[in-house]
Amino acid sequence: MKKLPTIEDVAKKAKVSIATVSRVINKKDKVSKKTTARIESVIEELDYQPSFIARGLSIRKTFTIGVIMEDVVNPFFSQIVKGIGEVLQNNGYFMLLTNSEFNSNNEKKLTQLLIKQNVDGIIIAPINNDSESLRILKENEVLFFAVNCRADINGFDYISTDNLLGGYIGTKYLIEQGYEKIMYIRGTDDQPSLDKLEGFKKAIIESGLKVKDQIIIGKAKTYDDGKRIIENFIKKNGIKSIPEAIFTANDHSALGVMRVLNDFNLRIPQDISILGYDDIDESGLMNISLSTIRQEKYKMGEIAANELLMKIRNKEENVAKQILIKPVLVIRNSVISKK
Amino acid sequence: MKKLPTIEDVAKKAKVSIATVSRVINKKDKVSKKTTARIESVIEELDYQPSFIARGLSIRKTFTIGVIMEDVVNPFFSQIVKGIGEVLQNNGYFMLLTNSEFNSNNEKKLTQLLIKQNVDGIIIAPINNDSESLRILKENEVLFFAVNCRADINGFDYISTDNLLGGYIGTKYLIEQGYEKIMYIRGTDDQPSLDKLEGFKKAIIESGLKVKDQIIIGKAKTYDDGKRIIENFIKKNGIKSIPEAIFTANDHSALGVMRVLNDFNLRIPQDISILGYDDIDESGLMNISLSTIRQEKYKMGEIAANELLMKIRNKEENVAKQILIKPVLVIRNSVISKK
DNA sequence: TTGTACGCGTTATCAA
DNA sequence: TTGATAACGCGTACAA
Repeated sequence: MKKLPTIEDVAKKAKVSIATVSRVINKKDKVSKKTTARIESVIEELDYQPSFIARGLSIRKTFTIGVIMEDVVNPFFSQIVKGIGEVLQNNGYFMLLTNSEFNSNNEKKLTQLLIKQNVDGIIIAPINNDSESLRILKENEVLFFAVNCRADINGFDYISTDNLLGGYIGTKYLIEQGYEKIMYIRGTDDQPSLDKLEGFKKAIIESGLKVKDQIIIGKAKTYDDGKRIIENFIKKNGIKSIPEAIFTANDHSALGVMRVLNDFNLRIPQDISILGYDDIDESGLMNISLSTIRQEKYKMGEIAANELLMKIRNKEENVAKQILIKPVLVIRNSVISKK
Repeated sequence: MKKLPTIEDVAKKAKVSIATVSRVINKKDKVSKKTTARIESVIEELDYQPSFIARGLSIRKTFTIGVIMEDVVNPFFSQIVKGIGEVLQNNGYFMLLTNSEFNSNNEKKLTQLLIKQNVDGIIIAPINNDSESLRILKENEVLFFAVNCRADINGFDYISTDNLLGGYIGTKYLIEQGYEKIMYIRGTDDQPSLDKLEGFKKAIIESGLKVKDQIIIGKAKTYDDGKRIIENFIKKNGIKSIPEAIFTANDHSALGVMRVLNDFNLRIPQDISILGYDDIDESGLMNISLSTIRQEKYKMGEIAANELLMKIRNKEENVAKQILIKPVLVIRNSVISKK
């Protein structure tokens, strides 16, 4: 690795002090036009680039934001990452991307590492609401913003889809299509999943149906989870005990379920209607495209990054900013009206 | 942001010099058990974490690797990123992830920024072989490793799929199934795409067929590209002029093509066989699952990261390491034998 | 075994 | 308008 020219090299060559060089770089104090020109030409000549980390040490800012995601490959999260990355890049910030792999221990270690790394702020998709990472961030007074996480109690900033509403409108939609018995394939125990389930129940009750008449199984997060869970259900209860409508807590599991149903020669939506959640890109691709509840993933990333940068810039201690985005029902062709 | 305790705080509280504290942290020189214990307890007590950037300035290492990808959301790249990220994380390195968005100008700026940021090395998926970024990296003697890029001439280290072979075996396979007229939907002008096309031509010629009898169109990179290109072709030449076999340079376009064929009531594979390239997760999901050429994306990321770390650690100037991974034909059910 | 003091590359404060 | 020089937080020769 070649040693990069330093501010001192520039200063020597331009026959000025490093202070003066620093001034022309930061365009703050006045430097005579003559010397400015001379210094600038030397900078050009040496292809001098000020070192960010040296500057960081001096002004206590690294222009780096740590990002902790649960799984980058998952399109849901990678869309969020893209939104974050674009905003940061456009604002001259770096993104230090890390992966918690849905593991709380990793998550904790990563937040500590990022703090050691002196990031200017952190965007985190927390595994759960009472995650220790969140506590550490609060304790160290690190500026952070949470994504895909709703926790009004703790009073930290977050952005998330209104998943209670999402679960609700999805279920309502199925009921309106004439279904009275629905299989709900639930997600894990994180707040978004719990909210969706809550929304499901709310819609059921509100429509005069009974929760106990519905089939709630899970917990599914991936394509394989979806496959496994529905396969087990069929093995245990027989293919006929699957109701005519299935609502899953995420598109990935829905795709897995569809695959199994297809193998059993059940047609979608003629035999069984299926509704997903998330609206990942893949849901709309195939011949049977998945109706689903859309989450604004990219937008969540964008907003999280923008809000965090605002916090960093205006140091004012403002009240907690808690943002819920309304989900939207996307009707494709995996659900058919029963009426 | 709370001010974190420094090594000096620890030193004062433990009534030793900062040098001694530094020693127990880095476990190098000998420190008496007594003082070691005392210092460690103070560290614990203050929850002291050495600042990476201060250390970085001192030892000229940031334990940070810059990564320049073309598009993080694209599953092909996000798998690579995951491979890279995991290796780096396990080795105590950070990943500074950036997105060139297939734009050479961005790419150039990003490499300069990463250099300014004093990264210890860079992993780049270059947009093309004679990219200026590559020149800059060479010039500044930055340690780097390229992914998804083959360029024997310039003599830099890279890992890529042997795409010439991939294009070849895919085409061979279709020919073996009895197809003599194949539509090849090509990728862009980057080296991988050119190699695939070369492989396609090689197989055609080797089989006694003629390249001019085949239909080569493109350039496709995305799902929408695939849709658009096949739609335009149909509009221009009529649906009947589509040959019975299509080979696409990537799975995304294949999915787009499949979607259009489906809308025209053409069945896959009964009416038209289709072969993809990449083997992204989505290809195997649906009822008609895509036969394809597999690229080891995750593995490429892993290897690139490992090799780069080796270069960083053993400073020896070793010869260029140029790695080609053999692609594998994955047979699912989108191609049918004509015989 | 421990401490002093310098260097890493900047910014910022004060004098000149 | 410019220049010394002290931070910033850490590692490390060298001295003690």
